[in-house]
Amino acid sequence: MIQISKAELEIMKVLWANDGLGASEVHEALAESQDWTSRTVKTLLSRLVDKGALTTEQDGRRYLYKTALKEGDYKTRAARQFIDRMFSGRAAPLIAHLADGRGLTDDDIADLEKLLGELKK
Amino acid sequence: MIQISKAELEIMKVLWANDGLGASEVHEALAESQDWTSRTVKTLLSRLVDKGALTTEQDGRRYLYKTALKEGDYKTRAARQFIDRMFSGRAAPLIAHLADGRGLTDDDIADLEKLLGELKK
DNA sequence: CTTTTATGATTACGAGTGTAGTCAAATGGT
DNA sequence: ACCATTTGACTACACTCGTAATCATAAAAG
Repeated sequence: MIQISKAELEIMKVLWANDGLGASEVHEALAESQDWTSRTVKTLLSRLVDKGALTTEQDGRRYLYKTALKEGDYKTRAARQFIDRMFSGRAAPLIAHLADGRGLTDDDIADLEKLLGELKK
Repeated sequence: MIQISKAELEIMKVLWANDGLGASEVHEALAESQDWTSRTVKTLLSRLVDKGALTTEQDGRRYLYKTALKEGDYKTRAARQFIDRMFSGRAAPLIAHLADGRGLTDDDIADLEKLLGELKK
């Protein structure tokens, strides 16, 4: 079960959006959201390769990083883990909590309704 | 923003269910689910007091531990944080992911429907 | 009263994380 | 041909976490 830390997740997001970048391109993609040096980005990339979340492909002098862990798989697993830990595995209490904290917009509620309509089919 | 680790959360759960216990009672309450020594439990309790999630109240030679951080507040915040980090703040994609991974039972779907009905009012 | 036990305080220690520095090889500009 | 830059490999270091051990003290038990 590959565990991905908060900082590592930011790297994964970049590569899920645009797979097969070099280290400096990843760094650049994060320039606005994260104030990391290129070394930090490279450390995180290496750790993700070690963990098996990324693979590398030689491209001349550098590597291209490609996602081995797929976004949907990871997010589904993470959501499940979170709900198990926090809400004993039930999704409804989670939504109820969000609603309480005004964490649900009208748009969210509309989206959820639509989704439930499809799920019932 | 009080951060609570996985092991610490188990302690909080015990005290949310039954506030104001002594260290050995917390240890006992966890005996079945966690294979921790009483020292480990006491370390976790101390850390939670340091973080401000618990307060202590002298009871003779020992402390009674009481929750300062309320369950609903914490869970609402944790849910919000998780969804922000993972799903850019939208709840619907989270539910969609759970559905994909067959993480939603029919009961869950029924619960959600009921909840949405109430939210729309 | 003395020995055991429960309790809180303090300390420990390895793994994981955030954040980077150093080093060496390869490449590109001049 | 040489120097600056890029890149990956290796190393660093403080902080959190999981998991506990040690120590001092107070209380309970004999």
